[in-house]
Amino acid sequence: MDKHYDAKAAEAKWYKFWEENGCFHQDPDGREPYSVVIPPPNVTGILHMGHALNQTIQDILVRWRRMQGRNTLWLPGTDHAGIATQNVVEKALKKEGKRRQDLGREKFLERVWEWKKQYGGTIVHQQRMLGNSTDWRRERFTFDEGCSRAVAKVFTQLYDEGLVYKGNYIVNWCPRCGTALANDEVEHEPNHGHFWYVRYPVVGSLKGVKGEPYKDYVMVATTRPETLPGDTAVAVNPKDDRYAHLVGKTVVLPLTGREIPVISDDYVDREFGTGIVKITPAHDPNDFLVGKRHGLAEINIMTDDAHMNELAGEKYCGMDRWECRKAIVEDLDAGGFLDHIEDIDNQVGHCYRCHETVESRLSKQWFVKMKPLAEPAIAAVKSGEVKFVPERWSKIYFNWMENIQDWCISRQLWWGHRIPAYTLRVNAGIREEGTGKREEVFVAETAEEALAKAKKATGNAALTIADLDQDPDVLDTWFSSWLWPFSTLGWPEKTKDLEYYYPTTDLVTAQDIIFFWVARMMMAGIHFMKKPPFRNIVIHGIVRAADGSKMSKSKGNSLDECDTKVNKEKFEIGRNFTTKIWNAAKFLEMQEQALGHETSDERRDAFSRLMSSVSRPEDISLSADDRHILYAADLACRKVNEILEAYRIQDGALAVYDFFWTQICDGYVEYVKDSPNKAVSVAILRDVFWKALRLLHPYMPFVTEEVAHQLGFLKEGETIMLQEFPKGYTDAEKAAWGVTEENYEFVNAKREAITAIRALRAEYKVPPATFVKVTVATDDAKAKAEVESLKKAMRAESVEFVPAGSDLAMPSKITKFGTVYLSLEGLVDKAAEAKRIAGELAKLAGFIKSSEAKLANENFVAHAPEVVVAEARRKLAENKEKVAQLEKLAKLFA
RNA sequence: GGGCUAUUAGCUCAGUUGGUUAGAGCGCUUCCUUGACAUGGAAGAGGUCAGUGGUCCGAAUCCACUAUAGCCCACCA
Repeated sequence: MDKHYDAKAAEAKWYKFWEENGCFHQDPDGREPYSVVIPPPNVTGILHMGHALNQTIQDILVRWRRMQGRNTLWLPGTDHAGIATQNVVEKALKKEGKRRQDLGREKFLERVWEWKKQYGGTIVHQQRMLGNSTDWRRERFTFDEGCSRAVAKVFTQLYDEGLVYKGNYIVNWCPRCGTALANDEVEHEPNHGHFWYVRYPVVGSLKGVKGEPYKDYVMVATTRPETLPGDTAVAVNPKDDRYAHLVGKTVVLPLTGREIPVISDDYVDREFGTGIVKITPAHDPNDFLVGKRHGLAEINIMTDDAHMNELAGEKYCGMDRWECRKAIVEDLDAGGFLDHIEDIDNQVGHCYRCHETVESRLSKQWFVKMKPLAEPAIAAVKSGEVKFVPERWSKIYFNWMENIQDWCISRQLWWGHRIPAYTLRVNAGIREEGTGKREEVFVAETAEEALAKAKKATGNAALTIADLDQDPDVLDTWFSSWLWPFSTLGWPEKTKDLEYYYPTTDLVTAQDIIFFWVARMMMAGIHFMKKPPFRNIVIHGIVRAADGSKMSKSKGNSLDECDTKVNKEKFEIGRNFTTKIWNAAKFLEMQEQALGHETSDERRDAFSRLMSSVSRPEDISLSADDRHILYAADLACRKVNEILEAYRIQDGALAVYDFFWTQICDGYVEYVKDSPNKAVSVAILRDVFWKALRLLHPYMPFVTEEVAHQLGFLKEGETIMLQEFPKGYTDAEKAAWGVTEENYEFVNAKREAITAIRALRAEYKVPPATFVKVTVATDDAKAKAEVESLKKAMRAESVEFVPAGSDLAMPSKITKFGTVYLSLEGLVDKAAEAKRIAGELAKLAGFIKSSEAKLANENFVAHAPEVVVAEARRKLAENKEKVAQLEKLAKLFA
């Protein structure tokens, strides 16, 4: 073996080997499939801790299932990420002094594809560095041809089913990105704002003297005075007696002179503000609904980039919204309309991408009706067909699904799936701009099909594609992501992959995209495939910044700095463990060389040669320690499988770690050094080592592969990836070898005795070089047989045995093995020791008292399980014995 | 406002249906280098399991309330 492990070289070498030899790729066959689709990261992205956590969990599950013999598919890919990608390219253009409009749609898209070709591979490359065993031959992109076909079909089908519609709606509008945002793309943040109290004069009232300009007015409070020119009413609560007399009257909208009605609506909260609200239907979602109920006009006073338009009035037209706010406040004040200003803390929505303040704005958008899709998706989780792990996340899922809102799916971007909806050109004579004549929309998967529909609808056979205008908008990125589990397997074609791997088995993701992604995939899967897209939804934590807050790009805390602190520690644990594995492997190799096992066949087969013919424990000379490690290996295999079945990834890691470090290295390797039967022990060490390597492989793929080859467990061309995941020994084997729990416990007890003597040596400050006289009180013949190993491990000059229950005046510790005594040899500071013993006695007295009370309680004896009662009795007796010995010692030191 | 979750050693966290004197890693203290491994080994200190009450023979674990923190949803003009 090499002296040191070269991680860099091994990682590069083995990843290349795995990928080139198709180790990640399998084709449908007769076995049980195990399939997982990766949550596609943004193609613009770089790998962060969240990805690493998410993908590591998946890799562990996938490698484990693959070794178990399942036909495994882990499907990778990236997301085209509409806004994010477009932003990146637009920024690059800006450096050249250009805007996307300068290039035009087609040229701009070419630029984006070029960018994707050049830089989009970054994250894919990083995923390889992680060691992901994803099937790169099936890599997909949410904007590739197949996904686009799936998107067009889905949109068309939903439209035909009446589940997609176009509507006037108030949307969250990001003025910087120039697009509508879905509700969940808006982040609400606390804001220190103002409440401007504004007087709206009642029509007919007289203008008064200075300081009290109008005799009669209503006072409204607003946080957004710039929307005032868009007001079309003021509203009060119908139950509000204070203002009942005003309902039906008309007030003057300040600065405009326009007259607007006073209406009453339940939406108004009597307690909040003045109890009177200005209604601006085109610029507030609630006002929009109120306006609909009362048939109010919707006056949109802003442009796409949040400047005021001509409807805002000549003076304000062209102003930026904040500028306009200032101007309007000044004008209100000057006109005597501003009563006073109050500070207020409220919440303001920001774009999740660029962090610009979101504006509510009236526009025409495409929507998906979600309720009909949500119902079966709720049922699938309720019935247990799909399970959340941990289960509690289902509550959050239900909560959202049951209150679901229609999904705004159109985005005013260029980079994305173009909406497959077409209208006839003005010059085709069908639509007349500005006439209000109903637009006829033709939705179809392709332009040709749309044309056919148009011909049929108009009866005009002479129409050509050139007469069609495609909707300029694109679809929300999630509109392709929600099809991911089946679009990536070939849908809408009926492929073998789709038939075999769908529904996928596990979906592993963080809690923050349960709504964005998981819930929508459930809906799409059930609707289009008639089956939910996965059986288990495994939710893991999100990686948080040091202060516990969620990491996000806009907060600027997503990069390494925050992570390094936590991670450095974890990284060190991993690195130290790797070294430990490497050194243990070197030890094994040395032992084998000492035995003269030179060829790898000799080494590999030593264990089976030794053990295979054994049918009774008497046929083979295994020591208690040999049998102990075989039992521990068996236990570890069973435990790890069981733990992973329950998705307890971290616990699995601890179990393997403990098996390797504590059981193999600290325990068995120490024994093997002085084993009386080296040939046997080294063969056993090799076998448990091989089991440990395979148990470790899902967690540490590279080092286990490298060690497996350097130690000759595998021949050239083989890989640990495709070896069987260890299940433990068979019952027949354990019976034949005498591998029992009883023996396991015996060796544990022996080690406990050794630890006890070491502790006594430390307590009495016996120098390491000094050999001591040790006495063990036990009647166990097996214990006596272990005297040689005890002598060495305890650094004992001699080990003597006395009958159990013997009462010697020496420092002692009680163990399951028997009471161990350390001979003093006059090494002790009597006064200090007497003090220590007194403290010890006080502690024990407390325990004995409470134990006695417990055992005196009839209910405890009657109701507690027998083992618990027996254990309590044993502990009490043990501690009483300890007290007796300490008292004896106390006299000795007195 | 509605919902969810957390609070255990200096730090990061386990603790699987309630049952030995509550664990791990890091950090800390003491000691040990001709040893496969100092990226190591041995021993040790450190916790009234956020608080209060309740159920039970028995509570870190179940229930109620309180405090603190975090997340999600909805939002007040």
